[in-house]
Amino acid sequence: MARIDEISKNFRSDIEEPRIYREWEEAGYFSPEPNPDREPFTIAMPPPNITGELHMGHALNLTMQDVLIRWKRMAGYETLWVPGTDHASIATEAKIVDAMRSEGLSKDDLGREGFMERAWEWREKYGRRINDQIRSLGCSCDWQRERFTMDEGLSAAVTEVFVRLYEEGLIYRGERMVHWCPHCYTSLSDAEVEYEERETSLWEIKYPLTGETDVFLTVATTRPETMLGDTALAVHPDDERYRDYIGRTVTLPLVGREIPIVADAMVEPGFGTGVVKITPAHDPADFDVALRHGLPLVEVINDHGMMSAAAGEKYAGMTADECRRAVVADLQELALIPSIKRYDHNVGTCYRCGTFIEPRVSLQWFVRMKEMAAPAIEAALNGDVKFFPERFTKVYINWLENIRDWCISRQLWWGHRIPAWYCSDCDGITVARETPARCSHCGGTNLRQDDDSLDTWFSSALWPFSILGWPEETADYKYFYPNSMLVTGYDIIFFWVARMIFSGIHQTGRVPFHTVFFNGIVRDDQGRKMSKSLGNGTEPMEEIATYGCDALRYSLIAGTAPGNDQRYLTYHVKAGAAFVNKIWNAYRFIMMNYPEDDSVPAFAELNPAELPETDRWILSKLQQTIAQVSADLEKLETGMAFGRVYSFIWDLFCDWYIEMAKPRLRSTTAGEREAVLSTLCHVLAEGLKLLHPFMPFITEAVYQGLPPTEGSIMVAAWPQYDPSLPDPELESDMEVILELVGAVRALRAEYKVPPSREIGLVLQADIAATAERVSRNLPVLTHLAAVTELGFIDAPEEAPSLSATVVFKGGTIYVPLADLVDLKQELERLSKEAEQHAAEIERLDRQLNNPQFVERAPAAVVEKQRERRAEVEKLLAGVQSRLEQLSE
RNA sequence: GGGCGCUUAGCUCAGCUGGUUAGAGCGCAUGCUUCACACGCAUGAGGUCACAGGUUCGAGUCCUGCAGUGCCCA
Repeated sequence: MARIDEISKNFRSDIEEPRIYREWEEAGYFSPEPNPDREPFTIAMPPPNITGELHMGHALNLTMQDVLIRWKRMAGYETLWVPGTDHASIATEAKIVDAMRSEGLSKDDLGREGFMERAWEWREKYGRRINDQIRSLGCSCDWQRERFTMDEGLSAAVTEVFVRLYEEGLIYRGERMVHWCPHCYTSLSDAEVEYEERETSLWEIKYPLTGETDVFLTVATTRPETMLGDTALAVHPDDERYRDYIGRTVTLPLVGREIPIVADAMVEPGFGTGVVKITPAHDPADFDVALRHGLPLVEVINDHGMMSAAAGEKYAGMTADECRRAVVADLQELALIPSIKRYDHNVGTCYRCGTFIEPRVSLQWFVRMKEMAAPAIEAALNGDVKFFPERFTKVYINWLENIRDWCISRQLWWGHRIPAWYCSDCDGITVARETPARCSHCGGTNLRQDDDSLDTWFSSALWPFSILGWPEETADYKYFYPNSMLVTGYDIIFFWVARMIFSGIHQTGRVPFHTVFFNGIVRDDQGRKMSKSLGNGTEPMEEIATYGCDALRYSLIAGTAPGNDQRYLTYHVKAGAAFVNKIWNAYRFIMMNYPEDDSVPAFAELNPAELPETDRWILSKLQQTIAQVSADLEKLETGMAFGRVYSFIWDLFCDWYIEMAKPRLRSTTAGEREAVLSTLCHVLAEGLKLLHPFMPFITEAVYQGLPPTEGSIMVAAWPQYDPSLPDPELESDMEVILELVGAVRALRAEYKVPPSREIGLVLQADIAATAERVSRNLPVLTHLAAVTELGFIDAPEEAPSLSATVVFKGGTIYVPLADLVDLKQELERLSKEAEQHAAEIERLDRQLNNPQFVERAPAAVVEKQRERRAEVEKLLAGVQSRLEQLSE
């Protein structure tokens, strides 16, 4: 029994978790090999940005993936989980520029090359940090296949796709209206704009009709400063009020330009005055109107968000905001602003920096979307890609159905540079995989590469296959593609999920993954989204340092449903830590009792049929648990699967089985002690296997410490449900013992009998087998309920006169407590019980006397209610007879 | 304006295809230093499952409506 000296009283997660992780990684358990004899199971990790640290959302997302990967690995799949990081062009460049600014440096000071050098240094530093954090979370991903979106291979994939799409006519360069972030100084895609409700004003401006005095058309606008760039007014063609003005012109106030009045169906006659100003260079809808009517573009706001020369001498150089005030003041001076109203409207902001988006016409690269969206929609409709929870399918389809061309060029340096070269001799564009020596049009050599880089999401859209070596037909690609599953947050359906699906289908001819499993958002304790600016986030790394990784994972899995948002609450992590402690101490307990010699038989050598019924009971429960946990995992019901293991280990194994086993551990009968130890070890080891995907570290630590186990639990075989092992009849028989213990404990509480006081029990069993069973399990009763003496009677009349009585499933027990039981109290207690039974019988009768129920409900349900009625009837009869007896 | 969630014990949440006497964790009450664990054990209190209709032999679970609340899209 010396082993216990080596086992500390608590599990030291801070020391043990990193040690165990190192062992796994060094043993190579994370790295699969293509193996035709096994089925692959592949997940591509959503690559975290290299901008900073992992937040709680990452912790949840990574935990879910690890649960699935570990389970599949144990279940015999060749599992590959590819980790990696994303270069996050806008976000990272902004961070680097910020860091440079604190040194007084700008991008131009360093130049493109110097800047890229710095950026790569950043990637090294933060990439490594992120990886360490992923390790702290226990993730069993294959570090040998780690990828970064700007790796050579992945960059080659990006170029390949760009060139192919260009050659197919699906990528084009054109002058279009784009979202422009004046702060990040780049164009953005539609998905990268977030709309916020803002309180602003609605200004009405009067435009004098040319050639008339005192005839005006009045427009309503939220952006008066853009009037400097107006090139038309528009009215609805059917609007009687303005029909006569169509085709005439107004003179633009402050500018003096004569602009036409056009008719366009896009105008809502009911909004404002029914006349709208058209500023094609600064509004997407106006741009379309201008295209339809051949109107000129006047760009009055430049790419820094400042007024340009075209705005006129007076306003040029102002910020848009300053200009707004100036224009309004000037118009008021001319009495051209009849009203200003309060108004709420949606303004677009940059998803990275929050700056107001400036809609702007500029020359950018686009992906034509219609053609690629169609098969991606089809894949979701026909089930090639399935979403869990299913409701997100609609969100996905709806987005793709309304998609517009994707602006992919960014005015940034950090990213994949666009593989397009411009010829200064013929103005031709050469798009190529390698730097071209000559222009593909005129053969000239004066080529200059496009300065811009590609949207980060253009490269992450290729992630599921680019990480496997595509476009090369590598062994990994052939074996592991398509991925089995994608696990990610529902908040990036548009950015990422949809783009991966259409890119995968277009480039590889197959969907990139078969299942998309969405996880929710982790919120703070008040249900608010965690954010840096609010400072309400909880750092996963700090939680791990305090409570351990397993405890953190517990808090993210226990009691949650897939796809639902959840709150992060400290007491959940504490509950996780308590569970770890519980397991550790169950293990300590076994080891305290474990002999140093080899006298404990291997579990396989025991004959299950000869084991005591307590052992067969827990083995039967174990089988049930195996079946349920496996079924829940198949359905991706991770929270439920976890709940079942949890309750098996804590409630059934620790609270019941270990306690029931204790008497036998003190047995002096040859072999009894050893046999029960063998079962204890076996059941715990099996339970640990079921728990391992959720809480990898404590399970590994204990598994390795248990004498009969060998090797690492993470490569142990997932427990197989054996339909021959569960024994429902035995479980039901054992209920008698559990119920009896419970009844005695409750009586003790009721009558304030100290748990330590030993009591006797008189049993009147319904059948002889029950009496035998109780008798056989007297040591268990003694240990669990301090019952030291058992008497048996055949009829109620023989019952001890003054005693507490419990009628239970197997019969009636009498606890003679002459000094403690008060007759009146006992009568009250029994009457209350009788009432409850009677009420239930009434309820059951109502149901069973209903011919419709008996006729239409499934036979099994009816039978069940009948049995229940008979049982309650018996209980009631027992209680009533005792009541009568005591009343005499 | 359109779409999607959520509303179940004091708090945070489970409850998957309708069939229990509605569960868990935390909290609460009472008792227990029982030789694994007080990060523990035992016993117990606490819910007309937001509301109103409907379908059904039977509804927390399905349908319709309504209220509150949150998110997404326009």
